[in-house]
Amino acid sequence: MNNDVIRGHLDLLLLAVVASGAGHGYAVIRALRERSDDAFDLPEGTIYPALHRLEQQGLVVSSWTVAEGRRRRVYRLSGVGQRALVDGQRDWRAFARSVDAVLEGAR
Amino acid sequence: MNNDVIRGHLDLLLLAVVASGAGHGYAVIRALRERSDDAFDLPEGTIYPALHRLEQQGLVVSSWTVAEGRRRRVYRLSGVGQRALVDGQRDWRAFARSVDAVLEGAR
DNA sequence: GCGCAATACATAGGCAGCCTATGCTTGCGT
DNA sequence: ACGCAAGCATAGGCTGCCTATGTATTGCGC
Repeated sequence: MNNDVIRGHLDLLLLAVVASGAGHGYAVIRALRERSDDAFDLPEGTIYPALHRLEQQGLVVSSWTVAEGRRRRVYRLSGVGQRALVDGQRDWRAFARSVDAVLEGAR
Repeated sequence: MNNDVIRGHLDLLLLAVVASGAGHGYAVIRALRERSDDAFDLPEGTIYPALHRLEQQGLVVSSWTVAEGRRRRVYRLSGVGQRALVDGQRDWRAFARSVDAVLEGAR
């Protein structure tokens, strides 16, 4: 089902996942898939650049770690990112309400 | 607030508005703005190409009319468009539920 | 009478962002 | 040995929304 309906909402989803301690990129992909009940099964080519974008914007910070012999780039929310998450959740609710309002008129 | 969060959802919104008898393009813009309480205030350069896309896909059909001295291209849903609207509403609900599920884990 | 805003349509061009494809390394199971 | 999952990364393309611009008509204010 995932096409580009997610466009513009991905950053918020990533912030939410990182906020609850998902850590590194691959885990973010898994968490996103599991929490959405397989609705958001996003490829690495989507997630990694998105995380880099978030870091460039200062919403997340990353550091290298090694776990189970594998290097991992672990992300966590910055203060700015926390605020962005709260704002994003508010904006999402407003957006969803607006869409619902338009759709309701249809039937 | 309108950025590209609407990306991928615009077609559904247009189908919904046309379904409830909005008619021509300019009226669609107004209806969208009013029903969403000013959240969706989209420029003509967004709406007209979108309506043309929908027509090319066979979801709407158009015809020229003249009202109040002005020419108007009036749109109405096709049978395929009706089904697309129903499907789109279902998909939207699933999408919104998925986003909510991911966001809930965050707090 | 004139200018300006709103109504109404249309299209070209730009840009952002998600996806596809590809490549690399390491660890584990068989 | 071999394959596959885990893990990271980037280049390139495509799609679709927005900006800017153009046309024409009606109606209002001055």
